[in-house]
Amino acid sequence: MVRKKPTLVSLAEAVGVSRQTVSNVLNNPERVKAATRDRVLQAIEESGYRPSAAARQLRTRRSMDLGMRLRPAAGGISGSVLDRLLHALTEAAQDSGYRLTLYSAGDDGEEVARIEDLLHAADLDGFVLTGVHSGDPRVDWLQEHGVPFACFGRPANGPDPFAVPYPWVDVDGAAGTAAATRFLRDSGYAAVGFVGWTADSAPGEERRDGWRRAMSGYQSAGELAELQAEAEDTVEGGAGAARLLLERGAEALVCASDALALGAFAYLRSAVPGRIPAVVGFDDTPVAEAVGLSSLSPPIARAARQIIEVLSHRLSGGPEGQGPRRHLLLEPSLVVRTPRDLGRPS
Amino acid sequence: MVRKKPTLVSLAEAVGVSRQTVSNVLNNPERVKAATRDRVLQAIEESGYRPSAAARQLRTRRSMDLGMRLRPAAGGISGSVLDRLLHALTEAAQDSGYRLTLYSAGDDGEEVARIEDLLHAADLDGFVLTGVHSGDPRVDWLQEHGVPFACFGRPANGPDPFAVPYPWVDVDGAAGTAAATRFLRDSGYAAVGFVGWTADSAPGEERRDGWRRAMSGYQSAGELAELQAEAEDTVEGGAGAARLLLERGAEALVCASDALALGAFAYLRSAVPGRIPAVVGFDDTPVAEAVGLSSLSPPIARAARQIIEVLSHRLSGGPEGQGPRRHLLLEPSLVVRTPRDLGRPS
DNA sequence: CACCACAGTATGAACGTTCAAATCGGGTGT
DNA sequence: ACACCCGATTTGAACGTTCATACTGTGGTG
Repeated sequence: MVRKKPTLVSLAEAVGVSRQTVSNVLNNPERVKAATRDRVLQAIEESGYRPSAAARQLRTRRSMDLGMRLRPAAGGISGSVLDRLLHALTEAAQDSGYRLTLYSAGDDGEEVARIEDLLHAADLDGFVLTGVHSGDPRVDWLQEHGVPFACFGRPANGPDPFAVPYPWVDVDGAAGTAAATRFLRDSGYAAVGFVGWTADSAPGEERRDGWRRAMSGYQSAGELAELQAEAEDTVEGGAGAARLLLERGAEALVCASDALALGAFAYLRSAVPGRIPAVVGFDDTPVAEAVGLSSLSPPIARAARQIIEVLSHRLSGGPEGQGPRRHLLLEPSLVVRTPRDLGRPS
Repeated sequence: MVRKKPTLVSLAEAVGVSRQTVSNVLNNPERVKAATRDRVLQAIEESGYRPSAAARQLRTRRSMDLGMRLRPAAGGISGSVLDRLLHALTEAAQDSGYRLTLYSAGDDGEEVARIEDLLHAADLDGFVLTGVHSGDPRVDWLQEHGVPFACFGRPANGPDPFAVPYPWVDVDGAAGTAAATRFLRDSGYAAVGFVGWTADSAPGEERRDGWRRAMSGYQSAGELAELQAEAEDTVEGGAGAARLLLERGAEALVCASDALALGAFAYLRSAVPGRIPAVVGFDDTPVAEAVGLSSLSPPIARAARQIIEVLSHRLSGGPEGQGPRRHLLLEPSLVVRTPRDLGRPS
């Protein structure tokens, strides 16, 4: 039974040194003589002492705490990517001695207000931003106020993402779809089609480009135009697009999302009873795993580690020039699955 | 441009009162005269003052911060329930002035260590526990040390959950499956079957019981035994069970999870081409929405609010007798969907 | 032998808040 | 007129840490 929380002072007089020496053992071990250090360390061990984050924070104005907004209703089939990022970030942050604090906000403006709050009240050290777009008020505010942050996702709709001064990590959609396309071709399908989104988004365009590039050596531009379709990001959208592309001669499909892929998959299964549909989705959501759908898995854990590394380097005042790369594009890996056999009518 | 962070003292001399008066305006408004209060409030407004959480925490030993473990890889199709809880908790906590801090841990023992850490170092005020079972080391430790906590999910495998002294909120699985069963019967299906899990878990048993109870008036015990099947919690498991139950005469199915339901759904669709399968899943995961599968939606937002309420009441030293209920069982709501038409072979 | 450099350790002050107790002005009751 | 009380406000101290500085003693140097 612990009687009282030990503090620097109580520890110090127990060992017979001053509080500053104990503090140094923790923060600047090289300054203290080895013998003293060992005695102090042992006392720390025995007493189960933990430095008070509040006191430390009050003095240093640093909280070792990072903030991240939790998007309202991640919703849909693909929202889970952000949830997975959250998991990975929690672990990565913890490993680096940081904690992760969540907040919610309705829109970007609200988020700025919330960030300002947390910065003033809780001294958060940095922030992780998602869904950054060009002209984003959050980026402007954070830059202007010199607050460290890192983004998951390149800034969309702007000029060259590699030119921006702030750090980001992103998934290379083009590399993903290109890899999937090559895989399908290597598996013997000559006419690989692509199912994309109607709404033109940066990730969407990019994913299409990857497919187009991988196919361009084998098909004419005209043929390629025939081999792609656009649909809303739903299961039935995918099914509709699959029907269209099947009529046009597509033998296998790369899709911009798992939702589309699921629809395409289900349609092909019923349309071509004999054969196992060759479909690849994107994001490797739980559904893909459940159904046995091949998909492109974004390296979330790696991305999270990078984000923490960048922030951590910046926060510990690392040299400007060195440190982890400011802009990192990660290739998703293709997860190949054999579709589950759901049985046939008896 | 803000020159310097305002503090109690700087504000106080700006207004011409003492720091304690400003503090009282914030914490005990009734102690200060209305006129003074207004002047202070205005100054606070203008300066954008925010009390320093660190200083407050140092003095009061309260952080207004709640902890929750993020399960390693929620994985599978149903992991999302905890993610949704996290979202809802973040909002509920924020509304009550609390913040949410995440941590990860490999197992319950590790979590205890982590909790001890956070308690000593960061003065977390309370914790949200998930997946509590009888003889849970976390519960023992927290109770012994008088740390406030609330559980999502009843303690499983123990005696009467309503007898435990600590608070929990849970989803009434039986009520859910019973409602789904009644709905299917009211829709004209006489023989409603049930697909459960092989592994016997408390929630699994409960969900089965709800179905059994709802059916018991219409079928003999023997017939009921024929109308249920057990399978692993996968899509193909659901498909296999559906085939079995279809042979035995089931006309509609209530399933213990969305994964099972998805399998059953897919099987029935291909086995009985003409008709739209009547299947209900559980947990209303994103897949269910994507595919257009009816499912039982757990009232996550309500649960989150309850958890925060209970903790908040306990933390603000509310009267022991009163306050929100310690044990709350919430009924899921049935979300009825019309399955998407994925098209037929042309 | 006096002086200086230096490693190692100790001391005072400050971070911004709240608790506990003290102070200040008016009324009121006798 | 005096003691008394009460609402409103102020003052001193403390929470546990780190920064900046001051203090030791030891050994080398002129």
